[in-house]
Amino acid sequence: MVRVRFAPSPTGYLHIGNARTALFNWLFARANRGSFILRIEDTDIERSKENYVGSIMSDLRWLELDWDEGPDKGGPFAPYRQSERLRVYEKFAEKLLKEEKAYYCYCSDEELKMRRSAALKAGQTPKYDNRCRDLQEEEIEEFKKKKKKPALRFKVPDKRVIIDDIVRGRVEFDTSLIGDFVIMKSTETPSFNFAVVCDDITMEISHIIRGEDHLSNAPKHALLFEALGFKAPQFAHMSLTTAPGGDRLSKRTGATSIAYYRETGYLPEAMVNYLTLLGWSPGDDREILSREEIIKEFKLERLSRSSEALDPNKLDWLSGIYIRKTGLDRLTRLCIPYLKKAKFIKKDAPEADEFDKLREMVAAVRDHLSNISQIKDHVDVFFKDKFAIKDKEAQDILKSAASKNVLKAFLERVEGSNAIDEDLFNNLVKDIQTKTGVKGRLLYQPIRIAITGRIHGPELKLIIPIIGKESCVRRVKRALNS
RNA sequence: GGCCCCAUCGUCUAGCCUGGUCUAGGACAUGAGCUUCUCAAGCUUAAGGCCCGGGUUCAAAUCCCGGUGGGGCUACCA
Repeated sequence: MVRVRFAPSPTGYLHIGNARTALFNWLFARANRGSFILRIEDTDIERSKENYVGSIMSDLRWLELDWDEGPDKGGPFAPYRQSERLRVYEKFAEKLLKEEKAYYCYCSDEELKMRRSAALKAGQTPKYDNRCRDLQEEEIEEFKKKKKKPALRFKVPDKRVIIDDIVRGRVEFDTSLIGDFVIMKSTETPSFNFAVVCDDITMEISHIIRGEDHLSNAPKHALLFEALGFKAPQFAHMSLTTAPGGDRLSKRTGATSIAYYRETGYLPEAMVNYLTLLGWSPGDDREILSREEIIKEFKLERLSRSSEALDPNKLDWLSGIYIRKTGLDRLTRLCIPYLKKAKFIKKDAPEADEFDKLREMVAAVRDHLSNISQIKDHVDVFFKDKFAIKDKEAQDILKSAASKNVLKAFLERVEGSNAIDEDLFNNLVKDIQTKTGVKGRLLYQPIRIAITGRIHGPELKLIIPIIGKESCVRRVKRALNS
């Protein structure tokens, strides 16, 4: 039975790297009919914040990475927050202590820090010197009198640890390089390395899929699994994702958080597709893959071993494809918040005919979008009747005699007709052509500029029917009089 | 510093395990062209890469060794 977990610490927003870890865990679970578990690693009380728990969960939901067990929905191994699992860690700690696989350490923070920097200065590997491992009774009594709160350290056995990693292959570590590490802090909370192992044991995790930054921790974990009498799960350490320049992903820079992409209006399915392509490929040339296809093809063995940089260009490309592919109704609904924010519309839920009109607008400009927030930059021509033509080239074009003739002919035809639709517009263009002898760009451009104020934009036959007869007349008159 | 991981176009990758079919394939971005208005989209096309040095072999992107570069870890952070 495959059981995997995503275990974020709520110390910040979900960023791209973590989202990718969650995604690959989820994919592996779904591909193997296993369970995907969400566990909150909040033992660092200082840095953990409740609102981050909420934002991480809502980002996961947005990406549609549903979990089978988690803090909000419970499950057979509840609770799923480390802060609520202290009893578990205490029990395992007691066990190790009783079996003399762990011991109390009375060294203070300052002492540890001093020894550390001294070792560093002397060019030696800084590691705990295990000095409390064989403390005499009297010494312990002495410390107790001083009321020093001890930390519990794990006795690291001297051996070679072999990690058989699904993506890295066989990796060997020599434990002589690892000092006895803390498993329970003097605050009586578990260290990260200990909590992870206790939880993975009790939650019966079968595969640990996480970032490569944990590869060096893996031997510690393997040692703990063994000491506690359990077989370690399968490890799969995935390569790390970097920011576009190759720099480390920071929780501080905005463009790396899932929330940023959500707010900017990337479609979740585009995001999932893009993230999947980061360090994974189906083995052929396919790049546009549905969730179902990805699940079908997903193999941990195909994860790339080298780290990968985020490429905003490629995301935009993919995102544009999904925007063009999605249903117009859905796309329009998704555009509404942005249109409202830009004050083009007033209501969150427009009436049917307003919605229909919006849908036409969206249809006219959707080819231009690589994310939904960009909608506001393309629809202003539909809403703004009055505008100043600032572009010098556009001004010059309007000034020419040919342009004026075109516009006059256009005005005449429009005023004499009913509402303009696409067919009418096409006929109208033909008429102007025969009447004025102007054709091609010389004909279209003045109309475009008069009506939109710009030299570029979507096809006129699409936008003019949306703008409507009345507004077109006003706009052209204004252009002729300027 | 020590330990560990990684190394194919600018970027994401296929190929590597099981050497030959690789004069290294695809995608994004870039340049050019096409598309009876422009832009966008779409289509066509060009340029661009096996980190370096040894070795093994008839043959190496692929196997081995060394170097270089990048990254991670080295906490009573997670």
